[in-house]
Amino acid sequence: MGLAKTEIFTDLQNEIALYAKVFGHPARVAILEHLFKINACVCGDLVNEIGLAQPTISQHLKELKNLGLIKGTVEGTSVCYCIHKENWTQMKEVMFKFLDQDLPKSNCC
Amino acid sequence: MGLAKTEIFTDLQNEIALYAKVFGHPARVAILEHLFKINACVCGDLVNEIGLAQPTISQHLKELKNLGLIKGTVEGTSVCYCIHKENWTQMKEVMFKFLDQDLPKSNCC
DNA sequence: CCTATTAATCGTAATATTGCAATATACAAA
DNA sequence: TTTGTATATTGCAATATTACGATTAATAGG
Repeated sequence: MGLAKTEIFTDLQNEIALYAKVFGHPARVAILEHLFKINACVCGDLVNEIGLAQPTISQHLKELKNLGLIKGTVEGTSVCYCIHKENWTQMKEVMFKFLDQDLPKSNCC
Repeated sequence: MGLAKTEIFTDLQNEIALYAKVFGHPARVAILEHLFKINACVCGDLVNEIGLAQPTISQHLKELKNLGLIKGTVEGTSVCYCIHKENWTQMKEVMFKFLDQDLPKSNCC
């Protein structure tokens, strides 16, 4: 199949999975880390920064954009990318709640 | 290809991606949430709890176990699962650091 | 030993992902 | 208009993932 049965899970579970999936590739992690490090817009040097071909980077950027985690604004012939602050904060809340659940006190096994 | 070029990324980037990948499926999110909710060991009722076939659940559990996020201890004919507290805490630190990076103050785009 | 129960593994079909060459698009500068 | 530059899209090959039926292990209780 290769197809997740999303209909049997809650919206929140699917949302968490979607966010996590996009972080599930080191190239996208690297892109995001670079955007954070530069702390501003980045115009196209991502292809040089990360060692993947231009179409591949473009594809990863698209996935990040589709989830709303980054923004891209056209600037002449190039496109400037940066973190979408509001959406990132919102995503962070969802992921934190999932990751930060209370661990059982008892040592069960 | 379908094969990530892990060798061109840092160990940390690959580690983050591996953790995120395992959370990138709603079934595994649901399994973990159930383990947190029960707050103790769970003996095999995951198949009933989540609406997937037994081999499918078993496969998802294996992936969670491979990453060390859960433990499974044999108890007679059944197996009891629970969160691996130490490893979960360690994973949380890694993911928090990634998710909680400082957002740029300036509005770039 | 035999049988039932539970969970893991195997095999396989359907689908998704990754990466890139080739190409297309969009715009700036000459 | 033409040329160059930057990015997006298309198409495809290789591989990965998801799901499950069938089967296999492992153990408990007769």
